[in-house]
Order: sequence, then C-alpha cells, then structure tokens
Amino acid sequence: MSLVLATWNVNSLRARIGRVVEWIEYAEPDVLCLQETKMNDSAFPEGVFNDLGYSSVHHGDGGWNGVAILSKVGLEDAEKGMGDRVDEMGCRVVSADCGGIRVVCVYVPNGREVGSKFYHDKLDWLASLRSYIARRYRPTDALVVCGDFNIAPDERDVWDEKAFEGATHVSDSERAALNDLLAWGLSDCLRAHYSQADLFSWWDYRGGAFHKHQGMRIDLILATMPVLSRCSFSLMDRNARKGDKPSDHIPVMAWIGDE
DNA sequence: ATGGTTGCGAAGCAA
Repeated sequence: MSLVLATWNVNSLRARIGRVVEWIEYAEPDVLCLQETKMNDSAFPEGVFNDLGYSSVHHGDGGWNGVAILSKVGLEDAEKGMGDRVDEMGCRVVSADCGGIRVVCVYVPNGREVGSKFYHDKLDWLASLRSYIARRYRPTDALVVCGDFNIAPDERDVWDEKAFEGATHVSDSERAALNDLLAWGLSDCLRAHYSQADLFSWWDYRGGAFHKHQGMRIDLILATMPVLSRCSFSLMDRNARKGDKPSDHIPVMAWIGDE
C-alpha cells in the first residue's frame, strides 16, 4: 500500500481545529500525527475526523502535551505511552499500525535551559525513547518514528548557529541522543531528498521570525530502511504558517510508495 | 532593548 504520512505540532488542537481540518482537506494525508493537542481524551474531536474518513487514537490528559494519530488506511494495535517501565513526563507518545506501517508519534520535551532539571529530563526521556524503540521493534520492521523532536539535527537546521550558542535544541548532548536513535536504524526522510540549509518546520511567533526566515527544523519523520527505501518524496508545508492563527510549527510530509 | 507572541485561563507560565 502506498500512503502519504504527515506530522504536525498544532500548538492546541482546540485553537487549531479549523486550520487542521482545512489542511487535511487540501493535503489529504493518509496518516496524520499530531502533537501538543493540549486536551483530554474526552475532549478530542474524534467525530470531526471520522467525518473526514479518519480513525484516530488520542493520548492526552489536558496538560501541555497530548499526541494523536489519525489514519484513513486503518489504525490497529494502538499503544499509549512507552510501556509500564517508562515515565513519559506527560502524554508524549502514541503508536499504531497504519496501512502496514508501525507509526510512533512523539512529542519530545523542550528542555527549557541547557543544564536545567528540564534539560536533563529531556536527555533522560530521549534515552527512554531509544530503549523503548529498541525493546519493541527491529530495524528491519516497517517503522516510522515522527513528531516534534525539539532538536535541530545539525547546523543546516537553524537559521543562525551563532544565535543558538548555549541554547537548547542544538547542544551536543541533545544531538548525540538523537544520533543514538538514528544509529539504531532510523533515517531522516526529508534529508533523503534535500540536503540544503534553511528548510525549517518551526518559527517563533515573536518578532516576525517567519518572515525573516529565522526558524529551525525540529519536526522530523524518521523511518527504518524498509520504509525509507519506499520514500519517494518529502516536504514541509510553509503555507500552513501563513494566514489566520497558524501554529508555530508546520506539517512535515513523506510519500511512501508501494512495497 | 533580557525585548518579542501565542495558548491557557483568568496571573503568570510554558513554549
């Protein structure tokens, strides 16, 4: 089965539902992973997505996190969280089988300040994610791990390296944690098709950052080789950052062809 | 210029 997979940090699904429905209607993803829904499971607008043809699973407790997977190619064996042994620090992981691909939707902690408790919690969380993935799956599985990683993988992924000196999202330890996950057997779908700098998925709301091209690429679709080898194209939809009440993130998409 | 914007929720905090 071929499918189009997307991931989008919507920064409150309640505030963004109109933009999300609009985007689904023109982009027509087969699978859409959402982060920062910021709502309880009971508030998740399952019916709205059903009407658009999507099954869904949501994992949220009303805090600042909340993740979901929508699928119109089937959604089976959903799992919320990373298993009993791992504290998620909120609702940050949800997984499901969608059209023959295991999809893991993640919202990695922000980290706030380098050296802070929250920064160390972020590194611990990333180690937990890696061990969860390695425990549950094999690199030969058809697996996608996608979402808001809150890490810019390398220097091409920030608008100005000097502006990020000493900041989170770019530190050696965060990048090492991401590289540990990649080294297990995952690849960045966008980088399989584009190598240039200044391709961003997030821009600060403040100071006209979007119009000044001052962003970061922190939203990623990572895939094992069985999926990567089928990935014919990937892009990020800048249109979603324009207009009324946009999220500060944009959707990242990957086209997965037939086996 | 330690600023600026958004969401949540009703004051600051988180991002």
